[in-house]
Amino acid sequence: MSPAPARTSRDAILEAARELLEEEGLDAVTMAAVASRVGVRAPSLYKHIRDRAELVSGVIATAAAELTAALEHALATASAEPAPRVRAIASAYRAFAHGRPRTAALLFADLGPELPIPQAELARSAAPVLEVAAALAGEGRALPAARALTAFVHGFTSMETAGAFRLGGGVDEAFATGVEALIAGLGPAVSSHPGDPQFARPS
Amino acid sequence: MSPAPARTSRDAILEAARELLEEEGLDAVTMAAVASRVGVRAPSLYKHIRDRAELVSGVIATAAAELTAALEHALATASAEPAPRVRAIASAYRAFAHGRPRTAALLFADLGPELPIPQAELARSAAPVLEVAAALAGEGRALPAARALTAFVHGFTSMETAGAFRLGGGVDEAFATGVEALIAGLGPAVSSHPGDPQFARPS
DNA sequence: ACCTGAACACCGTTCAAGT
DNA sequence: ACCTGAACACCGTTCAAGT
Repeated sequence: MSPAPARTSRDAILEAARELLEEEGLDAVTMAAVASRVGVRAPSLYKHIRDRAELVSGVIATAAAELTAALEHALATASAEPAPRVRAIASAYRAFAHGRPRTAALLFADLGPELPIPQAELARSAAPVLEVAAALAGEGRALPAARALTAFVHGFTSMETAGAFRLGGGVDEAFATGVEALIAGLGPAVSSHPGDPQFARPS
Repeated sequence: MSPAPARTSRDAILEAARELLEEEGLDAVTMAAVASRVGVRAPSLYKHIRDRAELVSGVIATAAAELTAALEHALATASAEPAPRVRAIASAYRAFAHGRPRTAALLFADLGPELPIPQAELARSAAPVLEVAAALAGEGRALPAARALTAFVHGFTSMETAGAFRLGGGVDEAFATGVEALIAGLGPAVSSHPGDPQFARPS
């Protein structure tokens, strides 16, 4: 009996936006298209979200939270040695990216001055990566090792989504090659080569 | 005395679009803003380019050609051993990305169904990477090694542009860590670990 | 308290009319 | 042969009016 009960919700709106993003790309995520999916008109969306930038940003933040859960789950079911844990987290990220390719590609994208990436959520996703990186490379080198791992996995899956691997050959093999090379090269057993520009630099 | 000599050109239009992209982001690359930069009205642009998608695509293709030249130049002035050549090409890509961060981020981006990445130009950029990858990992493993290197360097610079590295610490150090790990891990001297899912698979 | 149609500024694109 | 204003469909956003 209140004047007008909500006919939709912020969560429903974010979910509709995510579906449109995956099905047709970011340009298809218009206010009218999202509104239509949730059964209202475009102006009604502004009772639940500030503007389109906040809508897209919310989709990315939600995805980052889901990614964090997926990475943590992968680690919870992995063995205790560093190398299998790195493989587990890399595979979990790639599986996540395959399930939501366009959303995943936006996780670290520069979408213009009006759309900063959601720092807080991504920082939480970084935690499990830092954990395996510390186990692999040692606490003192955890941060650069985590950054290298994240850069490779994000770069690889982005390129995969963009359709960049067209020279034939096995894409799975290329992913494994990169992951194994990083495991071998970041691990403390394989030391730096002569003339290596790396220095001990605690975070 | 011809009816109407061209007051602008496709090259000038692409250059104006590139400047706008770098200065204000992709959303600022409107037909009116580009036209204003080259001194005409928006409808005139359609005498030189098909539509906005082809305009953005042309900016990316031009950048890919410049990237190819930068990578080839870096290799031409690098020493003959594989490791310094990998460092040279990785540094050259990163320097290119620093000079044109937003353009570089689009090189492997999924910009929607209407905007495919320019395959031909990017294939030429891949050639020098394949060359150093073959020198490092051997001809038989050149393709996956090149993909791993490209994924890392592209992923790292994209994250850098997006402002993803906010946990402190040295970003240069993280880049060097990844490059050196890949050199060590992809090189034939450091063999695969036990249980490694890599197989000999010629391209 | 939320939803809506109408309105506004803006955007990509087309086209007839100019030169 | 290229450039232009006018026009169209579309988009994000605001707001007064409904319930």
